[in-house]
Amino acid sequence: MNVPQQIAQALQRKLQDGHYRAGENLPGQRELAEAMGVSRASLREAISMLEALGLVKSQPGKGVLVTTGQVRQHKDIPAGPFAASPQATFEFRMVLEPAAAALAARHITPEGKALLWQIQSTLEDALKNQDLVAAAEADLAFHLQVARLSGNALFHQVARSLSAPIGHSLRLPFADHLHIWETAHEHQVVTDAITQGKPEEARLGMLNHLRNAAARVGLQMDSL
Amino acid sequence: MNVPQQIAQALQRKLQDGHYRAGENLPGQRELAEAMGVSRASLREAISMLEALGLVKSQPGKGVLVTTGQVRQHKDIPAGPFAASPQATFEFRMVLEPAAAALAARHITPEGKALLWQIQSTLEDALKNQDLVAAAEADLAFHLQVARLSGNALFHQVARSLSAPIGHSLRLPFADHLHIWETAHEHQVVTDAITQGKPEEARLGMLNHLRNAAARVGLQMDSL
DNA sequence: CCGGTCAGACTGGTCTGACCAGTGGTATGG
DNA sequence: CCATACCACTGGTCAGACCAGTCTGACCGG
Repeated sequence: MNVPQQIAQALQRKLQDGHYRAGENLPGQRELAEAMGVSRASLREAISMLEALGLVKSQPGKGVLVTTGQVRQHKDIPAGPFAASPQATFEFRMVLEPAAAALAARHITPEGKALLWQIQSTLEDALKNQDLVAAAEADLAFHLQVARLSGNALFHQVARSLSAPIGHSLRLPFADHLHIWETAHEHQVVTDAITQGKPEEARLGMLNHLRNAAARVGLQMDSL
Repeated sequence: MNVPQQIAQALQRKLQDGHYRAGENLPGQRELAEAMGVSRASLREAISMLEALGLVKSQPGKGVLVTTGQVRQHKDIPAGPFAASPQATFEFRMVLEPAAAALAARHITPEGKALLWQIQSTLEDALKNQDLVAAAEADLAFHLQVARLSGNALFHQVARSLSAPIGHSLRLPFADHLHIWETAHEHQVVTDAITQGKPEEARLGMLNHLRNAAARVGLQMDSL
């Protein structure tokens, strides 16, 4: 293999390892070339390739900027004053979670079923004991688990980063003693659909659950 | 713009014009460099970029072969996203972005229309000039702008955090000069739907675009 | 003490000229 | 007629030079 290609691969590996991180600069070309035991011309060819692929960006007089290399670690979405509105949160969840539920139903495993059932029983126990904090936790765990069972890391990742605002919007509905069992029933519908491998039912069940959950905190969500 | 990038563009134009055809060799590097008025080092950087994009293949002792442009698997320089597979990325985008487009169509403003049109014209200019890097940037900008115009900060935030893998999946399809205009046409459809306030058309247009974009990088996405 | 200025040490960008290692055509000798 | 040696190509790589921006820090005047 050509020297520039080898260098390009080596650099990609370092980008992947996090050895060089997005936003940082690579070492100077002269220094880097010497460190890797190649001429600057070859190093430059390697950098040109990486630039054509959009991994780095060369800036005259400044350096070679690492533009990417991995999914940016997005900070958790804040639940404080700058939080997204409950409206926006539900709007977003009503897009994401029904799809995740449908995906989960497509390739559910025995292990996945067990996890869902376990969460469901935890939720029901909490409700029986009037333990609203534990119930809210189980509710959140359910949504995270569905995202995880989608089999797509991105759903899980985004759901995790949303857990703060989700948790916030979860606590309120449980305050209403009249409806605390509705959540469990709706979860049950989704869990059944997923464990029985019925994507469309899972999608609709989750959509319905989110719509109702929004209603329980006083939000009327338009159909999307 | 850098000399190697200019040269790379000029060569791409000649490739598209049929000035150099698949299966043929480019003129010798020394001859070509002199003909284009640059040093061989710069010419070589340009060729490295084209090779990273899969347009040509350098063969020591023989010459620089013009490839068909249809070859998808670049094993030499794996350009694959690092964290999420292309499959997962498109799966996720096909959930998120059609919804964002529909939302954007619901409350589009004159400013929003202007932004979308501007991005569209930037993309078309880039394609006319064979500036694939600029085209990929405009493509990314389009998707980010649609997420922003959804009016829901969460869509925008998540789209931004995905820009790295999205950017990856954008760059390669542009290497295929047979299909570069398809992207612009599909964007046009979505832009029209959004600016005319037609949510359902916007959703379908975006879904169609993503499905085609996936196909252009060799992925067949099941309907979700 | 503060603020502007200028020199110098960086950065990447480009070019030149050289040499190496394969490839392929061609002329030469058997 | 064929095999071989040669040579003119090809791309691959390197070292070194110079240019043009950018940033930093020392310096000087207010």
